[in-house]
Amino acid sequence: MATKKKTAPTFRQYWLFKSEPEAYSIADLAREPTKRTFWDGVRNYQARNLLRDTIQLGDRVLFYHSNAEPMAIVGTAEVVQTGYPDHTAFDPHDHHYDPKSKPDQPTWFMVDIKLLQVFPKPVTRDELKDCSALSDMMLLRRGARLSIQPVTAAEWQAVHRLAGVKDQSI
DNA sequence: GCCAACGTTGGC
DNA sequence: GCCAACGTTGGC
Repeated sequence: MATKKKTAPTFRQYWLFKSEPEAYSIADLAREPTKRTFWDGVRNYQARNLLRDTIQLGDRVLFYHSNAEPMAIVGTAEVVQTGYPDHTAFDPHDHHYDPKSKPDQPTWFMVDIKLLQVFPKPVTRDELKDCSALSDMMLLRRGARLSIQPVTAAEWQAVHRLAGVKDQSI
């Protein structure tokens, strides 16, 4: 009787998602009854491609507050639903409405994430900049505006060291 | 508030 | 297909 065992993903990727906390903060995510949310409103093709094609179930996410005081990585999340059409693009009343995107041929995609942990203290941009292990981080490069960015495993771990917390993704 | 770095749009 | 004009992002 051979029911196939679900195998844990052998290869996990790490990402950084940016959000302006005024629009949606990690506190908002923590307030969700299910601690889940859909990551809507991404309107950039490069980021869209990552959401639609690349980001996998179980991938880990650094949650970054942009345009904020302080600018900081404020916690982590897990991908719990892979890419599917971003329905906010279909709604004329939504701020992210895009008439070019149709339900039968959607332009924009999103994933669902679930909170892993809120860092007890945000890791500020200045702290990230001071960390030699993060010198190549995309976030810190000039003009790196991409709102969905790949993060290396080493960077993921370095951020956890700076936050002074255990990696909840293990 | 400024502005550099992009990305998009549209005339040609 | 080029590129100037324009809009947006987001750090400073």
